[in-house]
Amino acid sequence: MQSYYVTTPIYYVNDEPHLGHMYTTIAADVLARYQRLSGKDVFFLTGVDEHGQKVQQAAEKRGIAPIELADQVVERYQSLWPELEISNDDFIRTSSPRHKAGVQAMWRRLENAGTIYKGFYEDWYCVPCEAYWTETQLKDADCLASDGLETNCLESKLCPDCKRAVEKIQEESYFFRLSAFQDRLIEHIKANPDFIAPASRRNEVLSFIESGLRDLSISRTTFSWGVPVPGDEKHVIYVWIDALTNYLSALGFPDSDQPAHWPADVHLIGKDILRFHAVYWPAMLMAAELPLPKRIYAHGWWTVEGEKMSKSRGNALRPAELLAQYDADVLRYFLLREVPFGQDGDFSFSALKQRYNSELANDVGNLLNRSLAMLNKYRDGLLGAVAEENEIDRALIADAQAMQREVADYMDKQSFHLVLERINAVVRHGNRYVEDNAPWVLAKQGDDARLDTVLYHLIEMLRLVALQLLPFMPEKMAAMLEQIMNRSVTVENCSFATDGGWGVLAAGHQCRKPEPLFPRMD
RNA sequence: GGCGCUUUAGCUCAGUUGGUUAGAGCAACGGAAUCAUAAUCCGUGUGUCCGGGGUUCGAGUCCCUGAAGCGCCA
Repeated sequence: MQSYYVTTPIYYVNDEPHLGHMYTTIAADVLARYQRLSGKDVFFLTGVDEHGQKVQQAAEKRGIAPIELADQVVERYQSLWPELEISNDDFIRTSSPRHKAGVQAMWRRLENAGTIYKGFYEDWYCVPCEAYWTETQLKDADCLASDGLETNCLESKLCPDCKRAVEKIQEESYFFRLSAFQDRLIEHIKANPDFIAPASRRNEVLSFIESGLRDLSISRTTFSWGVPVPGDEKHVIYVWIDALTNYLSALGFPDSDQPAHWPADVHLIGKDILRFHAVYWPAMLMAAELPLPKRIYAHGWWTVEGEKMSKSRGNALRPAELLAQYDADVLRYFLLREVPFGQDGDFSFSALKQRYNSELANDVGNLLNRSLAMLNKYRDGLLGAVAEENEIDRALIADAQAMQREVADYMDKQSFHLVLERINAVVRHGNRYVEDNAPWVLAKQGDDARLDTVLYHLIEMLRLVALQLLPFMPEKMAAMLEQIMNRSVTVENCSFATDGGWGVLAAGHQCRKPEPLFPRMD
């Protein structure tokens, strides 16, 4: 069976789950569910990043151990995912023994490959961002001083990114010879156009690498909450070496030298962590002589009602509040439909309502409802035999089948909004088909043969639509399929191979009475 | 400051290697129909394709230049 491995980033436990985390995880879930339906051996991984100075300090502030803090936040993620119907196959915690073993094994591999050396590190460090800044970087960045005067970040000693205080650090450190991989990285990215998506991010990464890579400081001695360097335990392994290795440690690395499912088919990430995934991670893997992931996809950010989400504004959407108001399925649909994956987007309640009413309630929901209503009204819910297919019928079938193929292509490219747009086009075709055939006229005329044919095509088309939408809206589409199939439908008992063909429903099949799937929102 | 991207209908955007009357969805307006969650279907756009210059028989599509917005890097 063909493997399919999809990951989300591991989310940092210093942060509560918010819309951004939901978004990435839902996208990964849709891919995982789609590939399972396609018959692939799917492994879908998410998890949490627990280490680092920021977590250690936050825990100290509250007078608890870092692991206690982590436990609390991990719980928030682990309880949220089922509510959003996230079907991850594993959940990796960086504090777990299996992960630490993986990280230390990775370290040794890098060491054995001669890509690690000990040196001396002096730089400015921003604790909240876990970012290191050079003097030049600080000097060139504008920071507003507390008296309101313009100044640079070196003078004000502020982080150019978050504008919070940076501290000067000077420490013994191990370094990774990132610079040695510059040419190979460029070569790989150029030889594999799909490696980094979207294309704009690929260009950014290329120009970043081409501008010259510095060796990377990969150990710290200033805090202890992390994975110790093997053989030199006063050093803690840099959080990104630690975090990135989760994609392998969850697969059992290093116990299995060639972990099943590796390489990943796609790492979904936010655009903020592109460099770590598209530069550091591939370089590490090259050094460790492991295959590179096939694809890294950096998606965009959400604003809320046109405003940037931030803690200070207090406008971050709380998952619990959203779920109290909307079905998980509706949120999943909206997030992936509203904005092309890779671009920034705006979450607004009016846009959500509009999409819902027009695409889910009026188009799909009502088409299902009117089709089943007619089937029940005219034929007691029984599907009849297809008499003779005409041009109009064949066009509908062809469209549904083309839709299946095109959805597969779009899925391979993570073009979720195009997938949904394409499915919606078939739904519109279905509504047009109803008008063109006017089943109520056929019923009045007593043209049973034609009426049966029309209703059959409608129901069969709806079944294929529901199947394609199943990864996006698992509960709603299971309910839709149950109305059509008249039996309980779960993701486990469906597949494109057995259910994806036209004509699976037999004459004489009994459908249920319609129940509104997507009631209109006021 | 360097590199790159974007600028097309009221809104969000498609527009392949330059080629006949520039498209979609939503919104708006008019009509049809009544199976349906008053949902659906049909019809309706004289758009300076950001401005200016150029290449070409021909440019939204290529080149130069200007403006605005954005991203990455320094």
